[in-house]
Amino acid sequence: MVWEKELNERKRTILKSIIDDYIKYAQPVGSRTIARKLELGLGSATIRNEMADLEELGYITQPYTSAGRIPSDKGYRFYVEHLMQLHSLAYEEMEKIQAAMSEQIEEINELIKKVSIIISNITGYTSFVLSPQLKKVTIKTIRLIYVDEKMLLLVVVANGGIVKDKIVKHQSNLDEDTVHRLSNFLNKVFSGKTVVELSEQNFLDIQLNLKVPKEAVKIILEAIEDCIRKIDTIDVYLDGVTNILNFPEFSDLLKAREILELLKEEEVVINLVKNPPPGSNLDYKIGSENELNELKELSVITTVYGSDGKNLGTFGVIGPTRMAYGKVVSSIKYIREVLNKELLKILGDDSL
Amino acid sequence: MVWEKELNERKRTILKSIIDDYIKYAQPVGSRTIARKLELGLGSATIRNEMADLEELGYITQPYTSAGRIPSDKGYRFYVEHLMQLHSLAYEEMEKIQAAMSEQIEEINELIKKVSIIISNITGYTSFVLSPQLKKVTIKTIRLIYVDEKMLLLVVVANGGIVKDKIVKHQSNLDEDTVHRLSNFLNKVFSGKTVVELSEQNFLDIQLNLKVPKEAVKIILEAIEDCIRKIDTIDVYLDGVTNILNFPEFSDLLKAREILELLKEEEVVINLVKNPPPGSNLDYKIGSENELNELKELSVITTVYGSDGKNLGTFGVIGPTRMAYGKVVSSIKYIREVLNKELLKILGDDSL
DNA sequence: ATTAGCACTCATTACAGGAGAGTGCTAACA
DNA sequence: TGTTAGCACTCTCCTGTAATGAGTGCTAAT
Repeated sequence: MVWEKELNERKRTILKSIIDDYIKYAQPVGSRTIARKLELGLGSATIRNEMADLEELGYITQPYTSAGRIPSDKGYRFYVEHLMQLHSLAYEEMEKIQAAMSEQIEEINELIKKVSIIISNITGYTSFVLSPQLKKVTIKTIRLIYVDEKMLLLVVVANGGIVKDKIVKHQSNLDEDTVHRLSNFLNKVFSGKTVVELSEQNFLDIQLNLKVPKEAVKIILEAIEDCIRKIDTIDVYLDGVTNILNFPEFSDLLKAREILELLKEEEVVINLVKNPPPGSNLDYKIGSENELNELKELSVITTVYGSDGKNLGTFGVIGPTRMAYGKVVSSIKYIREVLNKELLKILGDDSL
Repeated sequence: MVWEKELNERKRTILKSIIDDYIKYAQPVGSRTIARKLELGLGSATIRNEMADLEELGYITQPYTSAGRIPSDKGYRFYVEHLMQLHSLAYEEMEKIQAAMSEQIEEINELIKKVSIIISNITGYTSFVLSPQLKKVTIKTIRLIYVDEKMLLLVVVANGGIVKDKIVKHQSNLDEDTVHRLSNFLNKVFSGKTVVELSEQNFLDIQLNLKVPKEAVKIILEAIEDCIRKIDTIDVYLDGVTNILNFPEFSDLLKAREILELLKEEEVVINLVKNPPPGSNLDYKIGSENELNELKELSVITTVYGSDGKNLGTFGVIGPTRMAYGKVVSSIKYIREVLNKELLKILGDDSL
């Protein structure tokens, strides 16, 4: 670890104390408070001098002359990188997480949804989970099911147990047998394929080999494409959005509403997570480090999940910059651990 | 229409004027305002006398001595039943509705989702749409698809183009051929059936006829049951929840948060709609008429949708009691009309 | 290097007074 | 009898002022 020359041990202790206090009470914290709390045998005046230094260095600010200090974004950054303490979760919390995630582990998206609920539950902030985006969608099975003569059901099963289906309506009066043959053919052609190439070749093959009307083939291929696109799409699960309203920094209704509106957009959430710095698997975006103006007073903590080192997706927490970083990080780490184990159970060695 | 003896024409006019004004400005309205606005050649003192009567009758109240009047829930009820004017929608609004709902009409749930968005968009309040709850689920097709020797995909297609699928994991190492036979058998047994009876008989039949291990049969039947339950479950689509934050009556953050939390619960929304009075297809729950305490300051307008008189589901609007009832009702009526037409297109004569 | 002491700053609170909106009542009027 | 002008009264809201108090920065003493 690089020793930050500009902050000696005492300044660090004081900075940590200020931030801890501010996280807890959301009130500017003054020199007396710190002096009393730290029990270093230092008077408030000394602390005041140190605080003046910390302010000059940009770690804390004063909302107005002669108020206490509040941490700046730079202060928070230093805090998460050098100062914060991780507390291990309470036994009941671990229990809760385990319990919630191990029941009914059938579908991967169910699990992910649960994760988002449990995170917001444990942390009290807003949580988000992005479903796996498969680097390469491999089709395991593709099937057409005859419903009636103008309607088919297309089912695509991809790796990772992901299933998408789609009703296909057509005008070609296909009979049950034709559909069956078509289904087998498509399955043979596409299964195991990584990137689906809807080449003219395939197109013609189908028509020639199976004597299926052009119209139907076109619609079916489009449907397949559509399903694959859906499989490839990242799903966003949010929970605890209204928790934002709990924090005094968002008592401004308009501001709060703006944020809530914004978080509804899946794109926004997906973009929150972009450009994770390499090296660490935990990413912090603190206040002004966020790109969107509306989010400059929020912090986002993100991590990646996935069994044995494979990056499947991301999840994290959104809260005020004055977030209980220590608590959140410990929770995230623990939940990630459990999630990864569960995923391994569901997916097995199914390479994604 | 029953002529309410207790309110003569003039009182009605005044009441309507008060409510219209209050809906617009959310401010207690005084006698002078009304006198000026109505242009009946009446002085404010006369209006004052009438207002005193209206207050005594319970249609309006005073927030405090010598403030203007605000409508009571009873006032609003009289308003929606006798006074409010329906304005026909602006041409652009009708365009917008048509456009939004006629593109991409493949899946019924897609359509419903769009409806909820368009309602909140047009009205500026919170909208909800409940998906059809089928009185009787008829299975059109049931199919098992072989994925690998420990995994099947169950697909159930019900009437109304509703599809549910479920990955079924088992330990019985079924081969592709067995699955295929099983699939055909199940399809024969179940398709067309209204209520699926998972009788012992069926259970034994399958085992005897197809020599499939007991374990697998049990799991598969459970999965079928599960799919049918899912088909039968009402989906709730909400949109524009944060619109609630726009109204001054919910500037109290705690109250607002409470409501937002509440609306997240699907059950709550489903219960909003219970007990629609027979006769009309438009149902109003105004303020205190709602059962839940947290919703006593909200009004809920609900209607049913469904092609040719068949009640498929409900949708509606949630807003402050001071809702623009006229505007909302006209919007709801128009949207219902369009929705019903679209549903007819999608469902055809498929009897639900 | 530390700190006690002190003057100073600024948000917050409380309080008082005035303006304004609106009422209820009464007496006069058509 | 219904309507209305006039007036006293009520209550909120706004404004200004003063007091409070938390906290600072600086200086001089330790």
